[in-house]
Order: sequence, then structure tokens, then C-alpha cells
Amino acid sequence: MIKITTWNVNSARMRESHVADFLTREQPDFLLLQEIKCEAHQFPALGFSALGYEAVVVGQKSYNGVAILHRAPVEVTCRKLPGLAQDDAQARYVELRAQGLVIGNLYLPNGNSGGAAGYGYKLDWMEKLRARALALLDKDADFILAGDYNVCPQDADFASGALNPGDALIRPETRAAFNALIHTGLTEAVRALHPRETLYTFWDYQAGAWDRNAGLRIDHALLSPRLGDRLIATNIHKDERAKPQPSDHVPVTVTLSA
DNA sequence: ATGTCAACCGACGGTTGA
Repeated sequence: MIKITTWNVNSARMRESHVADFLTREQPDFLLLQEIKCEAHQFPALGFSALGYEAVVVGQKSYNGVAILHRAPVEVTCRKLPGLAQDDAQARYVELRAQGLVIGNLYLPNGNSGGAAGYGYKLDWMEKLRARALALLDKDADFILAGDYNVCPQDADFASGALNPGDALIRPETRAAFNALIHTGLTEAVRALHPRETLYTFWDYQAGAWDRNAGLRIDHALLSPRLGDRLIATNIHKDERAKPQPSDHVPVTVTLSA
């Protein structure tokens, strides 16, 4: 079995003990982190190596930043999403090859800031991600693209009142781009196994969202066809949100058969 | 709309992004 977890930690330094506890308890083979909010040299790698995990870090000052914690040898294949502008400095993608899989960790742009240009950047990013999926399909790779997609795919994926009607997470163009990605032939792991449950992965810090269960389901794992056939279980670790000083996102784990 | 949080800059509080 292979256990892969994605978790937007909203600062790796603030959440170091949460991540260490999670590694100790859950023992994932790969932990995909988003919004580490630091540069690579600031990443708290030492505490994780003490638990047997090495880190591949694509960092940036203050914002964004992604990392993959792993226990087995890996080969890094990308440190940015192919197709983006050469001078694009946003640290939102890292991809590696390990145990016969290609694992892409992504932090998709939110799209609510920066006006039309900010939203356009999100849509462009989604198009490039689809192109990456097609390239991996052309290579007949077994791959998973997981992370904070900043997309609620369906109305059932957010609590009523948790988002404004025009929010970039639910705009029709956003959903169309997400569906276009799925329609390359990928399996959205959580819905494949839990098609009708009300499930959220994020609760805003504001306005008592956790207490009111005003959540969103925006953290996803998409699987290539053969990996879809190997999907055994998914787990949304909701208990993490009730802990002291939590991230606003909780971990989502995908278990694949060996 | 928000009852929040984290990081930065520049000197403890305002700004930005989520």
C-alpha cells in the first residue's frame, strides 16, 4: 500500500509540531504540503528528518511555497508547473518520481485577489495543469496530482453562505476548467469513494466557520487511470481542525494498493 | 459582511493575502 497525504498547513514553521505529530501517527509515504510560507532554507526540515522523512522544498518568501516529505528515494521532475512564464516566481508546484509513481503537489491560485488579472492567472494555471496531465498521460505514467485546488467542484462542496456567489472558487469558468482536467480521464479520489457525503477540507478562521461547520471542499487528489483502479481509501482528517492553533485546512489522505 | 491568522516591514502597528 502507498499512503499519500495532501495538507495546506498555512505556514510550515507555525505548524511544525502538528506536522510532526501527523507523521508519527499516520506514517504516510508522502506528505504533500502547501502554503509553507517560507524559503527553502527556513523550512523546518530537521524535525522531520528525525522522524525519517526527507523534504523536497520549493519555497518563496512570505507566500505560497510547496514541499513533499518522503521516506524512500525520489527523483525531482519539476520545480514549477511546465508552461508558465519563465519569470513566474510563485512557488506553487513540485513534482517527483518515486515508487513507480509521478507525484505532483500543487497550490492552485485562489483567484479572488488582483482583479481580472488575478483571476486570469488562476484560469491560465489550470490550463497549464491540464496540459501537464495530458503530457503525463501521453507518457503512460501512473500519476497523482494532489493539493489545494482552490476549487469547489459542485454546490455540495461548500456550506450555504460560506462563499459569495461570484467567488473565484465556484465561478462557472473555474468549474469548467476543473472538469476539463477531470475529463482527460482522471479520477477524483474522494468523490470516487464517497459520492454523496457532505465533506469539507477547509474552514475559514473567520466568522466562526468551524463552529458553524461553514466549510469548503477544496483540497483534492486526482488519479491517473491505473491509479484510479488501485484506489482503496480516502480519509479527511477533520480532527486536525479542532486542535489548538490549527491550519484552516485539514489533511486528506489517499491510500493506493501496492 | 465577517467574529482570524501569518508574514513582512520597520520599529508595535498597519498592510497584504487567504
